[in-house]
Amino acid sequence: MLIGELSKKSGFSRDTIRFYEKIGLIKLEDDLRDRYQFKDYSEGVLKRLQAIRKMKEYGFTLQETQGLFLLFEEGILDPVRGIRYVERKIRRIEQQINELNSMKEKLQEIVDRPSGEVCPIDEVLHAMNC
Amino acid sequence: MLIGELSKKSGFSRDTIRFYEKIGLIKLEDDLRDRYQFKDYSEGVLKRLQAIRKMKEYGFTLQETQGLFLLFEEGILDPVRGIRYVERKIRRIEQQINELNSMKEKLQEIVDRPSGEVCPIDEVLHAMNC
DNA sequence: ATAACCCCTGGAGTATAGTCCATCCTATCC
DNA sequence: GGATAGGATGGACTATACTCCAGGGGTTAT
Repeated sequence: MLIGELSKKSGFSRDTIRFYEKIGLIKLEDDLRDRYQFKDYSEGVLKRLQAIRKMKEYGFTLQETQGLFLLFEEGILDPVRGIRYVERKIRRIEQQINELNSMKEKLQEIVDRPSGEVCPIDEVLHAMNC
Repeated sequence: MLIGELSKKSGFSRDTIRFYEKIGLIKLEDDLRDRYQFKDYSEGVLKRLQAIRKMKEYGFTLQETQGLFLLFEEGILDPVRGIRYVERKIRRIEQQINELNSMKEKLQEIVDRPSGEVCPIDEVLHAMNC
C-alpha cells in the first residue's frame, strides 16, 4: 500500500512514518518501487506501526521500542527476559511517579498553609522577599 | 562575585549560569565589568539562582519560572493569584501521575498474567506473532 | 618563561519526537 | 492545458535544558 493508506490505517502522519523509516524503526523489506517510483508498504509494516503505537501507550520511548524489536528479531526475547524487561520499565515509571508525588506534596503544602499577608509561593521565592 | 564563586555557591555550572543569562532568567543589573572585564554578580543574582533551584525541585520549567518571576517583579503576584498558579501546577502534575499510573497498570497486567509458553510482551508485540 | 588557572564570546552539539517546507514528479479530472 | 491530489527527497525548525568547544584574553606561581 502507499504511504497515504498506511497513514490512515496506522494513525501516524506521513511525516512521522517517514521519520520512523529514517531512524530505522520501520523498514521496507524490498525497496523495489512500483512502476510509479512510489514506496509500497506491506501489511507487516502496518503491524509494526500498530505495535509502536502500543509501545508508546505503555510509555516506551522509540529507542526502547527499537531495542525490543531487535531482541525480538534476533529471537533473544524469551518469556523470562521479556518479563524482566517490563519489570525494569515498571520500576522506572514508579521512580517518575515518586518524583512527581514529592513535587505535588511540596506544592500542596504551599497551598494548604494558612496564609495571612504572606505570599503563597513564599517558599519558592523566599529568597526574594516575596 | 565572579562566575566561579557564583557557580560554587549556587551549585549551577558556569555554562548553566551563562545559559540562564542568555535566556534572560537572570540579569546583571549593571553590566559594568570590573577592571578585568569580568562580570560581577550580585547577591541578588545568587538568591535568584537559589529560587530557580527551588522552582526546579517543585517541577516548574524554566519558562514557567521566568513567567512567575515576571509577575513577581511587576507586583501582580498577590496571594490569590499565587495560590491559583500553584493549584494549576498541581493539577498538571496529577495528570502526569495519572498517565504514568495507567502505563504502570497496563505493564503490571503483562507481568502478572500467568504465562506458559506465551511471550510476556505479547500484548505489546501481539501483532508480530511473538 | 611557562604552566596552571580564571575569565570572555559565539556557536555547535546532545536527546526526544516529530513537523514543516521547498522543490520536484506523476496521474487523473474537467 | 491547468487544477487537484497523490507521491518523493533533503534539510530546516520546534521545544527543553543544557553542555562543550574554539579562540581569545589576563593573573599568579614556580
